[in-house]
Amino acid sequence: MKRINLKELANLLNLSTSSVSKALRDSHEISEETKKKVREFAVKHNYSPNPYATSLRKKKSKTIAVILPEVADNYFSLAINGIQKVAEARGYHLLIYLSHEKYSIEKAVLEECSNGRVDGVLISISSETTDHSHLQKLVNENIPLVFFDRAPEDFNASKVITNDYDCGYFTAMHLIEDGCTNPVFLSMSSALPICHRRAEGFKAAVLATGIASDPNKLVHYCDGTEEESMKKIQELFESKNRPDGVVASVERLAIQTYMVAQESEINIPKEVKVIAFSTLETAPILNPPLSTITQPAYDTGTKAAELLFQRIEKPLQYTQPECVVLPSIFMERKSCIPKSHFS
Amino acid sequence: MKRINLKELANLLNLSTSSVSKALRDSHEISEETKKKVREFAVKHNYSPNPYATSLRKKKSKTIAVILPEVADNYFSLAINGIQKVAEARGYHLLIYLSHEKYSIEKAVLEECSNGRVDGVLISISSETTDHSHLQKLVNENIPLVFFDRAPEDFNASKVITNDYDCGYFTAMHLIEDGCTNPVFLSMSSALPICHRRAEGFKAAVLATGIASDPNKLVHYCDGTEEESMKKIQELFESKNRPDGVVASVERLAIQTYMVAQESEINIPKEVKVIAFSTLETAPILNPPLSTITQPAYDTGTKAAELLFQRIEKPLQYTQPECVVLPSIFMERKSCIPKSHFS
DNA sequence: CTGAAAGCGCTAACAC
DNA sequence: GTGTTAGCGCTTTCAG
Repeated sequence: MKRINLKELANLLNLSTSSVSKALRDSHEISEETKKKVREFAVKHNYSPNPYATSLRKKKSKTIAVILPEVADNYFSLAINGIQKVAEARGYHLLIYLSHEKYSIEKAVLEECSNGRVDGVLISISSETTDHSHLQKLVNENIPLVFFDRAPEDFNASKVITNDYDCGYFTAMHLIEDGCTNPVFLSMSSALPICHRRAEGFKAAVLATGIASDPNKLVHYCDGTEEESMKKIQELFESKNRPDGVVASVERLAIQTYMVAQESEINIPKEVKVIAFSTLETAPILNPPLSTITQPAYDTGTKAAELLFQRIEKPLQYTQPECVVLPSIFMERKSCIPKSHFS
Repeated sequence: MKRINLKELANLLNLSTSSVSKALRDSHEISEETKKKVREFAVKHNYSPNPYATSLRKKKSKTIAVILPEVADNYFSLAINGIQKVAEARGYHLLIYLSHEKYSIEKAVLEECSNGRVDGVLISISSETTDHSHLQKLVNENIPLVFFDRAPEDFNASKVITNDYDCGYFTAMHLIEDGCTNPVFLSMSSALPICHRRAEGFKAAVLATGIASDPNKLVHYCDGTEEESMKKIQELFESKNRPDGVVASVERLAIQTYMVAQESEINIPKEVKVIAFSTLETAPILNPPLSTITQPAYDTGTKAAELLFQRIEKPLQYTQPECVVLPSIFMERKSCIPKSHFS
């Protein structure tokens, strides 16, 4: 069964292509009668316009790109859900790209986004990204760009983020109040702004209480492969001054911390208390239930998408970048209860 | 900064558009010298062809659609990863659509896929999908279609699935061997082929051992909203002949089973043993560690994508649909150990 | 080896 | 209220 196009449809109807085109888009120039006839005929012949011809003509693709470091993290799944909801409601299509935390891939993907393929870009930058020229290039091409969650510190574009510093501060305070004297922060990258801000908040809190023996050993970097990261945590847990509190900056590190603790038979929370930045759905049923700083992933996605569409659809109303901060919430569970509460 | 197009580029080079076009695509018709000149010039001016103009001309979009019920399930995240890897390697773009388990949405999305927007479709059908006319329509339009994981039983198209029946059979046998006398199967939909096959295998095993008091009460349907599903499981756990073994057919039901057990203070595995069809990364660190039938999600994604690209790129070699079965593997953990092993 | 011209399918000025 | 025409940016015969 071959697809019918506008010209063929017009011929069959004994009308011009432009009349049919207008009729299908409910133009006021066309009489109700012919509109009706055209619509019925189009449905009968299963006609729908070629989107790329339309895009070419209108210079609008009704498509946006979503660039993520990965999709395995629950956070990004939830964010995609939010983005997708907004996009679907507005009749936009979603092109998904994964940078796999690589700057080089991220850069290549952005090149692809600047040739008219998409009307806008939503991005959460890779952990390797420190240079921003590839992002600047997109902005120079006048393609709307909105960051969500992972945004560069010093880049002039709209973004939707969470209160990382405050939450980092909070986690340290909480661990200390629960009796920790040697808490550490597990970061996945010194370059990644979210980790950096969370770590800064954490450090500030620890230093404020004056319990730190060595301020340079508060933050540990678990970059590299999964295996390297696991090993790093393992070494930390086997070291002579093993931490009695751990803050995992991302979901993956939380899981790895639990894995290592289980293997090494280190009891959480008796020997090590844990708090994780995470949206893990299984947090309440882990062993023990994991205390989390739960980020508003879904809302971050919807908000970022809304900001983007606002810019795309009402470009004249856009004056300057907007920075929206959506707070995370602390969910206290057994992984960080104080000693006095042990049963 | 405005984007440059082919015509402008050609003018600047004092060449015709066709020569420049050919040069950029390394045609043998063009001399090495001019090719070099053109390429350098193109890079310098940051030229890249408008993909929609190319698509329109070539009637190829270098884009495929991936239609999923949801993205929150780990299985689909992993599958997307696999699909994305193959697509990226071949220079294809990925359009993602979520049906949210709704037949109506799935149908609408498929309409969108048959107007030239995509060169092929990968789909995992919704739990509501029983009618296949929308799928047939796509096939009639000659658009390559490959199912992964969730495929209709009786539809003539390529698919990549797992050994659901056998695994269902296995779970029942395993629970019974571990001492269960009243195992049940939690299905998310009677219509969904994967659940159906898993349930059929399960039932066959239970009936084979002759322990079933009421064969009609082996499978419980937890469809509807999250809350309804939770309530169903709760009622099951509070009923007078509470099951002593549960098989969760999908990730969500596994999590809910754990949630309910935790709330109701029902001990897993002492009071109820659990096995879940799931790719949950956190299975080993749940309380207790969850025994899983782990599906080859990533490989299913890559294989399905490969089948699709084979059809797209070598349509003449395609003779008939292929059905690939990738086996799942059983990961035994504490949620289903026999009584004799309790410590 | 290079260029002219047609046309992919559609929309939007502009005529009638 | 309907039709004619030009053209979005590119590729591809076909001529030279």
